Amino acid sequence: MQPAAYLDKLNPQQRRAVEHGIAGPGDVTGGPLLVIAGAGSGKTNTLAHRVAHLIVNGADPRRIMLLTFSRRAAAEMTRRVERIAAHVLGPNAAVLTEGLTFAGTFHGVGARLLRDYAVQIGLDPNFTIHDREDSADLINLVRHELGFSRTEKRFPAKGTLIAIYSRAVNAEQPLEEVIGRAFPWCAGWNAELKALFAAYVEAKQRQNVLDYDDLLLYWAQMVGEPSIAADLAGRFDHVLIDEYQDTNRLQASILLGLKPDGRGLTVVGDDAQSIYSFRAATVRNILDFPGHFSPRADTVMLEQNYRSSQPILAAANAVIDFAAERYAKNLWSDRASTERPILVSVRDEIEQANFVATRILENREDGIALKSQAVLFRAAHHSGPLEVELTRRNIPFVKFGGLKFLDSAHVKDVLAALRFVENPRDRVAGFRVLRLLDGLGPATAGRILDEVATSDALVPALEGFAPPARTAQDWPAFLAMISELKGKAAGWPGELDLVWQWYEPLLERLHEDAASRQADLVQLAQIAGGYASRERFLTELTLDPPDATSAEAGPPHLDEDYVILSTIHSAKGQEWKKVFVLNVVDGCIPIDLGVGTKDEIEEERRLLYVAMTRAKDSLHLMVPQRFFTHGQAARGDRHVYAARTRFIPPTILNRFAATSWPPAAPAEPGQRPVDTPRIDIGARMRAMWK
DNA sequence: CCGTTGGAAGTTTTT
DNA sequence: CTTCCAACGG
Repeated sequence: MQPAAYLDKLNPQQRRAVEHGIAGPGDVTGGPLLVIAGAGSGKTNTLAHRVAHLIVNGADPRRIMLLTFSRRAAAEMTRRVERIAAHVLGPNAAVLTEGLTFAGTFHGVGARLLRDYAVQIGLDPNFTIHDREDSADLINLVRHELGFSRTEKRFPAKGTLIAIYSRAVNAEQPLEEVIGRAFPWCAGWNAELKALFAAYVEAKQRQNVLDYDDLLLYWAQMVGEPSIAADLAGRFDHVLIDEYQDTNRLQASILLGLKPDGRGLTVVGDDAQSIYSFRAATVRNILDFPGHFSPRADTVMLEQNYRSSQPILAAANAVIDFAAERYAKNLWSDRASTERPILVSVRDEIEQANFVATRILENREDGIALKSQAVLFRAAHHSGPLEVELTRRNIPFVKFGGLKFLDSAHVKDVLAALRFVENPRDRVAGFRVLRLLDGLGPATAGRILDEVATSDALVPALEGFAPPARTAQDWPAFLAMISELKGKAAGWPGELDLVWQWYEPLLERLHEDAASRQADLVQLAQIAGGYASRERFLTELTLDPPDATSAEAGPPHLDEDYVILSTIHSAKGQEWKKVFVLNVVDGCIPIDLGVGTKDEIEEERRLLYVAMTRAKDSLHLMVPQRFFTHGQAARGDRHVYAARTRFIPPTILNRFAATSWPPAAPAEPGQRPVDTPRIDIGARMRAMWK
């Protein structure tokens, strides 16, 4: 048998990363390793090879923890590991890689471990998990209870409150520091915020709910608790983390707690692509990683880019060269091309949409599938005009990032009913369901939930409650639905049908556009079928919500071709042949809200870098001369004149080609073409009404 | 105590 | 454009 033929395809640096600490069969637990993997340098492939190589050399897959940024990334990784391992191990490989059960996101793996250890740490294993909006709703409830909604000066809104709380937890920073650095406009509320967060934590515990941050926080606490830590750390010989540049201090604490001496620990990332500081991610994690250990962790740099053509890479490098602090590396590519990235000047966002749609169709005529083309943007709403244009031209697309269909009211209603049955102490879910009933407001809902909380059986508590007169009509159906769910006779996903039958009449009463909302619920039912139980469904859906919304109702068919629209954040780790980046202007990149501090600007620069390095063959950076802002109570909707992003200063313009669109009129400057036909537009408009 | 209504303020990126 | 809040009528 060739000992490791699959390693021959790797370049020397990749090979070093794969083989680090693996001396041979049975001897696989070397010291800590940091892999700095530049954009497009075969990072996923290298990590997958490393995992496969570990398994081939005798590591037990059940004792490998593989932490990725999204479940999609975890699935892709597992698939590749299996393929590589199959070359060496044959059919046994599938069995082995199925043992790779601790592959997933930090939050997903955390949730699994917490259910395993729940009893030991005083947690009811039936806990439900709050997503960001649920957390905000709960903190809002607490805010009202404490009377902070009636303060003389306006108290921060729920979204801000949960953001402050979350940042303090994830950055492991004291509240004062968080407010001072990241939320200076909330200074002066320190005492109130402290009281509020204390009450919020108590409320979560009473209700047996965990928020995203708790999944990490409890895990970190377990790792810090000697009696559990030994058992927990002893379960894993290898811990590998992808996208390490986007982890925060709390996550780093967990890792260092699991593997204090760094043996068996591998982290992979690229400091130049750190774009999640708003989630308290800190580039210091990756910059400081080697120094946490003695001797220091070994570092391997992957600098050959296999993705982008040389001119695209040169331009991206020029942009990131201005970055203040980073691991010096110089990405290179041997994919020669004469096509530089193109700066496209257009009049406004309408023309921008026009240009992009036109080019996408031309590309498709040249044989480039829609799926090989992507349009990237800074904020989800930037793609609005383009979505209109694509729809008008019947170009199918799928959008990643921004609002998820899970955030829509009707989907949340249905999920809340399920969650209420799963965990009757969950007040956010309970409130949501109860208030759907006619004549049942916050006060009554509160009283019902109090009653439910003090009794230990949900159905008897509800049956014992006399609903107000106006609610009498809705009450029996609600009660029947809840008891049937509790009875468990329906099974999964039959339970969802029960909720659906109950909810349908309400939907029509509550929403004008019931029909289009029903489509979402059909989709929800399809998703539900993929899970084994109500608990799995609720947990997985919260931790890994489906992230695409498409123009068509229902999930896109796999064989259908569609263009990708994505926020730059959601484009992480992906690549396309043709990439268009919208609104490459100051105010969008960097976004005008993000120009506060130097660090924020640096992050916006990295965002542009990430966007540019997604492109393999061609890259268009769109520069509308003006763009539209709406809202802004003071001024109303208006156009803002924009300038090319500050991240592409004149000194590096030679890395780009430039064009404007539509092509300039042939007329002499300052002179109107003489034979322009005269058109009486006014007459046409009058004629429209005749 | 519920539900509606009108005015006012806020709007990035996501597990 | 949307969400939040206070005020009011039933």
